[in-house]
Amino acid sequence: MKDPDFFDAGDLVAVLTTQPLDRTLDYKAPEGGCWLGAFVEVPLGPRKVLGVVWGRGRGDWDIAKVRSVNRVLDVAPMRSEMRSFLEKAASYTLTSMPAMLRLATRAPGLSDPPSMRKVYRLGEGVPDRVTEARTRVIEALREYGGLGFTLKEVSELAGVTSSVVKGLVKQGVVLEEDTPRDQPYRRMDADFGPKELTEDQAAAAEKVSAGIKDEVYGTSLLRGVTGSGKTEVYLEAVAACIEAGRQALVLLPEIALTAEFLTRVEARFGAKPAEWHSGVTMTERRRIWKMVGQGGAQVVIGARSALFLPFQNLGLIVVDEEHDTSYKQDDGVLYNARDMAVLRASLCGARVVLASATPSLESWANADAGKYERIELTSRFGPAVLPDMRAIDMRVEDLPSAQWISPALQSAVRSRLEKGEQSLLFINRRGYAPVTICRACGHQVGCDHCDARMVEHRFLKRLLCHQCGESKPMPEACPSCGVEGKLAPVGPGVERLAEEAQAHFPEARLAVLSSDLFGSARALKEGITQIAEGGADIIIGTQLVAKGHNFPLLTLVGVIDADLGLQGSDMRAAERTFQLMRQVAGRAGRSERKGTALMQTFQPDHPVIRAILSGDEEGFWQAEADQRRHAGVPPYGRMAGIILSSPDVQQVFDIGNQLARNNGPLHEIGAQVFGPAPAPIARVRGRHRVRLLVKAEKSAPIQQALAQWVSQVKVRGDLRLSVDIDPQSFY
DNA sequence: AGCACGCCGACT
DNA sequence: GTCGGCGTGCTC
Repeated sequence: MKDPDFFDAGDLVAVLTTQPLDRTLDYKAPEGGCWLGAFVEVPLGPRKVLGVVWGRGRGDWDIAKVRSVNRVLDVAPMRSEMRSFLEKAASYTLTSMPAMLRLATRAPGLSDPPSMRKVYRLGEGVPDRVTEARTRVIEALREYGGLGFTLKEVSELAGVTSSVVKGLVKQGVVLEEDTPRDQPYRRMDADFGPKELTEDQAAAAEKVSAGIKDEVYGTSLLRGVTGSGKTEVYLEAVAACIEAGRQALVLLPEIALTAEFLTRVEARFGAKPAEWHSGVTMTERRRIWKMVGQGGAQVVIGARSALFLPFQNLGLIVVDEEHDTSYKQDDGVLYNARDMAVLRASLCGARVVLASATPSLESWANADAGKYERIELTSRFGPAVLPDMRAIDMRVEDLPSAQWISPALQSAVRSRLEKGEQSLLFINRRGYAPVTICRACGHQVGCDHCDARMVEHRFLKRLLCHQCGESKPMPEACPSCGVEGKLAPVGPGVERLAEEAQAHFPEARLAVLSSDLFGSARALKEGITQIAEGGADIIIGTQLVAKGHNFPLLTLVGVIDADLGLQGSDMRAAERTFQLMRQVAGRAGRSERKGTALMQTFQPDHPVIRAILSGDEEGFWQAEADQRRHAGVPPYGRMAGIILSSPDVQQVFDIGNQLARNNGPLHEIGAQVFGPAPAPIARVRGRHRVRLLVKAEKSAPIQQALAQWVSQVKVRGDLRLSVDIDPQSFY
């Protein structure tokens, strides 16, 4: 019987291309036929484009005009589960299929034949004359040369010039061979460096590994306070994957964390995993993409986009720090990596581990509803205990203006200094001061391209826009009224806080930990290691420190402004503040010494602050959940945002209003439309942005309605429209 | 996404 | 007359 997944030469096939056409195109299968899912090169107009054989031809095109597939590419075909993953993800996020395919083919040179290189290994021949240099080459190859070396490697290893090696090749002593440039990753051994697990961890590890061998989908929400050993637990699931011959993917929210994590994985499994994020070279990207596709990579550590790699037998996806907001971002397609991980796993019988000390309310609710298995890690690994947490009531602290470290916090820092312990002062604002104001006219220096205010970075002697990255030298005179010497900083940033701390403690060694003060991920890692080893007495840090670095000497965390993030009408503000505070507080006392966390607040009675201090997490989630259920917002209702942008303000508001008036498709499913209103950042890089919000019941078919609704505006010229399903923040 | 096509204003 | 602006439409 004929294989329904194979097309003979000349058969009509439907090909999905990376070109933004909203349907597949028909082509004739090439000489030798092709498989369903095959990556192909097809002619499109005057060009050759990348495509995937998506199914049988539609047959609705003049057969005389149908062209033939140029060739089938030398890469593993796309599996059917990957095809349905892309289709489901596309219809969920309202993204075109070509855009999804582009996400799934983000590696260079896929159309090129496998790149080869010459390697050298020991042959059978005997040299005519034995010299010292020749002996060294032969010895080196005999000892290490099993897989073969490049010419450069051999000559360096033996300490000879390449001509010595070439001479040996001529005599057949050394063999010169062509091998593909993209080599498999080193095999990992599940039993290489096992960690001793506590009883708690062992039980969790067993649950988290369940189903991996049997290819059964399941999601676990792995909750554990900082230092409880979440990583050890999910590495056991990775081990189960390696053992079962399946592949594992670990997603991390921050590239800065991968270096530290890679070393841990290597210590556990004896080899470095593949590393996928925006910082890796093009060559490495291609190697990973191809190796993942043919099973030459067992474990991938990566950023969100690694979800779209062509895994052949994916058994596990770990989403570390699953609450992190950077999992939802726009990189061509707006998707939430946490949700897509669950979708992908459910299609290929893989396990998902969502790990966090402070889960997102969405995941908490899913676990509460029984959709996810809930795993708690309570006991801490080692002797460390949770920090002692207290509020500093800023209403009663006597603090001069332009100072932010209260006397109570100062004395706590001083006592750590005397004992030789570290303190961390946390403030979630980069730069010197968030606002620069003119004392003569009251003008606030803003960005020319956005509606954001410029932030002074004294270290760089410049003003920076945190929105678009625009920067300019610190002006002498006010750009509005021209008066000189009247520009003044308002409010604190890390740099200013460091200045204040240095004034209070002139003898202390200070370290400022802010993402913009390190040139590279490596520099950042080195900086962090040095600090962790005791290279500083006081650490001043932004959000960066809340992301899982270990500082054994740290015993005090001071949160400068615990109220930041509580204000505003962002419904996730409370949740985010709660998570951040718990994370930062978790920094203190990770090793033997007991830690203290002090939070400066003007609202010590606010429910969020109280929940953090009392440690009643369950109470906090329950209260938040009730509030959201009542308001009918996620995760108990559905929301979507529409962002219209254009250099023309009038145009965006006109189109926005037109959409708001003609809301028929949404009205039919009982959804409400709000707006148009200026988007949270109303202008970015000279483009005006307007937002509409749609709110519907949980069960409403919101995607179809949105697609129909949005299709009434013709997106042309400078106008852009994007749909954001499940927006992270809304006003 | 590219790229050709074509319809209108400014110039040699 | 003709060059070139970019809005519109097509690609199997």
